[in-house]
Amino acid sequence: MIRLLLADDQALVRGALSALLSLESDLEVVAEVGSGDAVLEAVRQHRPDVVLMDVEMPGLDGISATEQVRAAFPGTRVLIVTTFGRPGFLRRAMQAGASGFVVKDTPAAQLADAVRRVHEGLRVVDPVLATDSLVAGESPLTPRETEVLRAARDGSSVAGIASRLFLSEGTVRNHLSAAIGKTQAANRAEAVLTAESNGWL
Amino acid sequence: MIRLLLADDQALVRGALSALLSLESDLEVVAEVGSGDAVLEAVRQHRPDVVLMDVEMPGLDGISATEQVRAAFPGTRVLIVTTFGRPGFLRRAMQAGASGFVVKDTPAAQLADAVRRVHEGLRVVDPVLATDSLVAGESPLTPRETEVLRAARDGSSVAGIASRLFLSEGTVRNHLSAAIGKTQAANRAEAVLTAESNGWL
DNA sequence: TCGGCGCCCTGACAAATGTCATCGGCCCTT
DNA sequence: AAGGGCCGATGACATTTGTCAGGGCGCCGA
Repeated sequence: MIRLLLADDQALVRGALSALLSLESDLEVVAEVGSGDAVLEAVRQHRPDVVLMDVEMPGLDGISATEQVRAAFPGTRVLIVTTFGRPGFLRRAMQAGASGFVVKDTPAAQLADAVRRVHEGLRVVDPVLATDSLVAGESPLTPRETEVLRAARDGSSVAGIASRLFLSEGTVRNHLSAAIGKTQAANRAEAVLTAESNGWL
Repeated sequence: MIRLLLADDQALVRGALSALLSLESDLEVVAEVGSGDAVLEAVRQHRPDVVLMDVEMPGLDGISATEQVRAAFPGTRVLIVTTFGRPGFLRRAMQAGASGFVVKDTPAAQLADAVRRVHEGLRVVDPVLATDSLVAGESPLTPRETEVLRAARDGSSVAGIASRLFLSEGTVRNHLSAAIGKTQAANRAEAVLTAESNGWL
């Protein structure tokens, strides 16, 4: 029996995945959690073999939760199951110690197999996404640029970003300008969009 | 037996929901589709009692697909199952003839009940969302303002929007200014965000 | 028929944004 | 020790954006 932990913020999806995987005779869902913060504790309690982890979750995100799990329980494998095929997500997930990465529009029949492969110690990666990741490459943004761009996501003005980050307005404009250049965007909004779609934020 | 059609672009979620609902002895998933365009034809072929419809789908969106179905097969009920609890979505869904509206973070156990209620002709609406919808109200934007704001989503400049919509730059700026005022935003980007989160785009 | 509203346009203005050159400080690698 | 990258800052500049006051057109309901 392969013991599974499901981490996904959408209760309906969580329950549905549980139903789907429980159909397999060699799989057993031993716990479900709805936030990244709860993952580590659940792993401690239930000792699953494989964690199915969503990336976008309230509290701790799936990548960070993966790091936690891998640090505390190296024997536990993590299979990322996410909506968005952001190239940067894949890269960061693998660096965080994930064993597999599956997007939510893969056929349902393949999920159980992915779980089994991961459990055997193999790596499972969406081939399309893997090439995308190579094309998009690593984030060209410096940490500070990333931070400023992230702060610009909600449509804040330069002044707002500056005060939130305790920076001068000029500095914020410089970082934004650099980010715009590196993302080959024409303005802040475009830069945010392309950075986001590459998983750089 | 209640016959079901699932419409959701994410194959994994579709399959998982199918597994979940098939556990109920009185429910039967007779077909699945992954795009809005395919819904009507699938209804014609399989004559389901209830359609579980996602809102965000490639091609035709769930709301429009709901309209189509209701127009062609008035006896078929539609239950919207969506990720985002945008107030505007609820309003438009009900106007399009949906019988119910459920967000994906409701407990899995309630889904089957929602399906049964809808099948009986009752309306099923998330109570939290219903009040939100009342608070947010209908979109204050005129059709043209909506269109311009929608065109601004990708970070285009005024010039870009103007040329795409065959308008003068001044007109675009005026529409944007009006939209910014009505959404009580400080900014084009903010206006886009609040309009989006209210389901006005 | 008149007023109101949406739509499109113009022109003008203030404010915000994006770019560039330049500086100093820090840390790291060579 | 020297260069290079990142960070923070300044000042100046052109461009874009947002606002406001107008004007004209067409449609619709009172």
